[in-house]
Amino acid sequence: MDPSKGTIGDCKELMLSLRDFGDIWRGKWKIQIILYLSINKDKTIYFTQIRRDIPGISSKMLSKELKELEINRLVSRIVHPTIPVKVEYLITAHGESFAPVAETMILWGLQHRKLILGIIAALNQ
Amino acid sequence: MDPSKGTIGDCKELMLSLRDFGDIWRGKWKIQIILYLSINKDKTIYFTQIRRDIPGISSKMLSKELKELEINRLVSRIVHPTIPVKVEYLITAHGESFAPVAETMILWGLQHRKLILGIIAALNQ
DNA sequence: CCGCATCCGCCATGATACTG
DNA sequence: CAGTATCATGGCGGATGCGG
Repeated sequence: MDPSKGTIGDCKELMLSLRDFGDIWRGKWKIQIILYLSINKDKTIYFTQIRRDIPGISSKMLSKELKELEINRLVSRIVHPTIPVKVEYLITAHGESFAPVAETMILWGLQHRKLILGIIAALNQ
Repeated sequence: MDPSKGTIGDCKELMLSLRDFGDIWRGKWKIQIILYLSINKDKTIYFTQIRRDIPGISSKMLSKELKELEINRLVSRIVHPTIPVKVEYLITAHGESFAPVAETMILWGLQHRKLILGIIAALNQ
């Protein structure tokens, strides 16, 4: 975190990493999905179950997001050849490594909410 | 992190926090801007300087993002009545509280990059 | 220098319906 | 059940130009 080089605004490396991070996790759904699978990693979770438990997500989005998460080795898929077919989704070890990051986000979000609500309360009084 | 309630997929609270978090930080730029101001908090930073140091951002976007960050009390503005006017941007204490979150993101991003590059290398050999 | 206005393309997301 | 196909749309974000 030290801009040791001469000019202002070096630390491009950090900015680039952040950009990479953003590219992977952009969009409304992926982080919620990973958190969900992370929390329920001891259960057997099928496609429709996820869709039911993440309010507002459509089949299309869920399918797309899961595909991208799989490409990034964050979840894995197991097809059960029953009739009709069922597809199980699991979080990978690598996917689980994201849980602490999500936790940091959540804690910050709560703290932020408290601060903003405090400001609003002060304004209204 | 424990789904103690009966059904699968409780922990709605966590998901909601995550959604709030996403709403605040949506888009390509805000996190980069906060990190930039956080790193350079000991320097005097004007609008144009930020635009120069965050590659690719336009005036419009920078202006819009800064406004939203200001509303959320993450940055503050000081207008210097010179001719022409200069506007200084500072990170707030609350804004600084985001630095650890950004750091977590960066570290995870680096680890992820390594893992993916490893997989690609294995495939090509 | 700072930032707003305008125009515009494109992509993410949503709604709905449909297959194996 | 697990998606895919199609269409619609709103907002993100880029380009350019203007005004204080």
